[in-house]
Amino acid sequence: MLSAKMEDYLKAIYELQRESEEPVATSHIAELLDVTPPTATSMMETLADRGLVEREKYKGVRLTPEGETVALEVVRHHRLLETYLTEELGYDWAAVHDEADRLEHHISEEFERRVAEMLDDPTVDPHGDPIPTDALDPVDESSGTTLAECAEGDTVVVRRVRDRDPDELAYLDDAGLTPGTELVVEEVAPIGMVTVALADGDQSVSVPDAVARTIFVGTGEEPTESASEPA
Amino acid sequence: MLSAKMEDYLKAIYELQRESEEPVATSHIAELLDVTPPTATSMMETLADRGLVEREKYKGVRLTPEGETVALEVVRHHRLLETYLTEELGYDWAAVHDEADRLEHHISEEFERRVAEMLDDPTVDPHGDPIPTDALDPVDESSGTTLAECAEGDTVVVRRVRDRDPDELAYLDDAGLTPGTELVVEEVAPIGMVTVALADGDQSVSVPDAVARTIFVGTGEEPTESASEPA
DNA sequence: GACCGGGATTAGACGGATCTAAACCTTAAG
DNA sequence: CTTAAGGTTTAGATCCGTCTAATCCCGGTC
Repeated sequence: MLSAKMEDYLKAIYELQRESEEPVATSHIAELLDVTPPTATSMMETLADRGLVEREKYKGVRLTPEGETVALEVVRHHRLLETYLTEELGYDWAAVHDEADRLEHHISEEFERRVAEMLDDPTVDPHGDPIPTDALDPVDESSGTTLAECAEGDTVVVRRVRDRDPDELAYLDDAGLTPGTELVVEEVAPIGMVTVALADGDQSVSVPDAVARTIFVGTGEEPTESASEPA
Repeated sequence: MLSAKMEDYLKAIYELQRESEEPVATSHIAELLDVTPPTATSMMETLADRGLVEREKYKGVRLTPEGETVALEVVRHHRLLETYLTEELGYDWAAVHDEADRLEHHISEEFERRVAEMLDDPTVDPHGDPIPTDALDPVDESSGTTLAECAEGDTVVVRRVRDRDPDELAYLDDAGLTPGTELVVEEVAPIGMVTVALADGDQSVSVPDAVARTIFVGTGEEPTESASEPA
């Protein structure tokens, strides 16, 4: 049986290996999970022994198909929980992450099923992250362009917010920069700041590049499904 | 910080020390938690060191007030979760126990608060067990008489079902022997069997003494609050 | 008042997850 | 080609929760 810790490591690798084909560095895993590198190394040995990751010493690891399936299951739990907590229990958009991080390891298949059913099989969570299907098919985690790449005058829709800092999320929520929001890029300042105007508000909001890089945007089509607007 | 395991032990002691003033035997704790006696002994040392139990070697343990508070918190989580799973997620009356047993250790205070609020601060869970208040005041866990003590002709109301076996619970649920049900004792057979007629049904049901001893009953007054009828 | 049976505890070990300190690759710079 | 830097792994230790085997206490029996 897989421990909650192992699931955490697999999820971390999943998060880190997106986009690039490169092996994931031990130190990045260690940093993400807030453990020391030797700890991560030893866990990588364990996971490799179990066939959940492919490991090349001194290089890093990649999830095997089995490892990816486990990661997808955990990610499905996490994103379903985030959606559930937001929609049914009235959690703040910004506050769901920690709760989901703990519960994701402890819910049964039945719980997962009932929650999914109650939410009508959502495909996206409140942050705009795609929710893996019940079949755990690989998910396209690439999200196109970010707000940091936009030019002045662009009109875009927020698709996904990958920031995880609760305070920053609370600020963005308050400002209205949540998935589904349409906005116009007003200014791209050379000091590393982007200012946008909300299409359905009269406010304009400025965000530093670091945050703008976590906000993925698209054009009009393909609206964010399910996941109704957070309080 | 307290581990989930420690919480399990404290809850087990809580369950075992009800009624009697006697210290709780190591072997009983071990049996309830399905570990060997030495394991329980060593955990009792740990808990005693932390001031959560009072221990007398070769005699057993009792919860200290601090230990009882922790136990009550866990019990509150457990019973709130059972109620929530039944009422909001459509779980079967019989199936909630295992899920609650895992989740009880991993929900935040905020989760507890929101669930309690959503359920309108229930005072009893679906099995008729009292839910400790938010203030964690000691709870009266004594439940009066059981069906096994009734005489033929008695008319009683089911108050609480302390059976925990999912199959048995499912059967009782199906038969209608759930908290709130009014019934008449038809026969007390000398072979260790009680037969009752459901007041609002046309069926009569027989249960062996072992099960009858887990079904607590009362007379008309003081109806089971909250916890609407399970599906 | 000695003995015996049964439950309780001690002794010793193990696997999981973590740490620090030391040794080790890899790589890029000189 | 040599070497220094930086990340990676090995070595060795700790703590938790658990086990088995052996020893120990307690209460009742003769």
